[in-house]
Amino acid sequence: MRISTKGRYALRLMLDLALNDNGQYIKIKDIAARQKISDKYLEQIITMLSRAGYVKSVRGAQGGYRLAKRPEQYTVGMILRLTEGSLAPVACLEDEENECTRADCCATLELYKRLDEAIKSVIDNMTLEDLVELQRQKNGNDYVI
Amino acid sequence: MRISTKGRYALRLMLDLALNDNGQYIKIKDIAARQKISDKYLEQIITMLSRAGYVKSVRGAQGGYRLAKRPEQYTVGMILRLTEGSLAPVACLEDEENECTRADCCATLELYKRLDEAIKSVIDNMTLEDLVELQRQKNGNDYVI
DNA sequence: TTTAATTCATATTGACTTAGTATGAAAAGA
DNA sequence: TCTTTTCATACTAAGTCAATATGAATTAAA
Repeated sequence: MRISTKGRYALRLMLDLALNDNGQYIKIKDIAARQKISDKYLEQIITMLSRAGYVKSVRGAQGGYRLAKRPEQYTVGMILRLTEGSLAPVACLEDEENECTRADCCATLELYKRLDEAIKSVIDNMTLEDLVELQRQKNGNDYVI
Repeated sequence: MRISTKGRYALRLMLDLALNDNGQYIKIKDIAARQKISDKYLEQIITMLSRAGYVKSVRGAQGGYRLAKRPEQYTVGMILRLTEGSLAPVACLEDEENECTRADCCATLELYKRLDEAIKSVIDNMTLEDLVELQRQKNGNDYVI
């Protein structure tokens, strides 16, 4: 039941882009330095976000990334699902093709449904803007101490 | 964010013991046959439950297992934590020794705390007895179709 | 027009986890 | 004594995680 580094780094990355947004494009190297995360690993992660249209990119010198939308337009769920894949606690809740033949008589499925709803209600009701506000309350714009 | 087979099988195992409790000790082989799970794998899992005192065992011919307590005395959380380990979505919420140095300034920690609470509120408020009742509503005492 | 900086693309790796199998000892009833 | 069962431990193949590594494509600046 862990969220992997991919999802956690993606959230920090998006949060970093939001906090440091000044109209310029931001280099992955700078984010990696601020967040103390391998820049090559962050590249892979931001590629996912870029392909999904969550960030805009410009190549070459003075290139970089910036958010494609305003922070309140991203839910945490969007970012986590993109990078982590489904967050459902069991595969049979993920989609129809994983549906279990025992679904009709499976008592534990009810438990997993409740878990799934509980998780969704958290991640789909929190936005990147909420994280930005929490961060500002804690430390101003500096993400790292 | 998946619950592994260990935790899921443990729940089905305990549910099977609860549904088939007739005062006798139940063989792991019978449970494995009903649940269509490898009996050797189930042995490993029930060993955990046994060591924790969740089930009582008797060795030798006519031996087997039975619940140590009444179904309403086990929460789903107890069973899952024992077999899966911590269900916290990030390690830094697990215990003090995993606490992160960035905790004071980490906005995402707030998200993970909310997720953790949401998960706990489901698994710590559902008992084995609740699963038994759900199962009876669905299919009578037969766990497998 | 060259050079440096940057994103984009893909392959590789070592450590770890998952989901079991395999082997056999210990205990207890028939 | 023989069979059945739990108990204990070792092993394994496949997959996942968390990166590294290598280099091509693109763009701004010198």
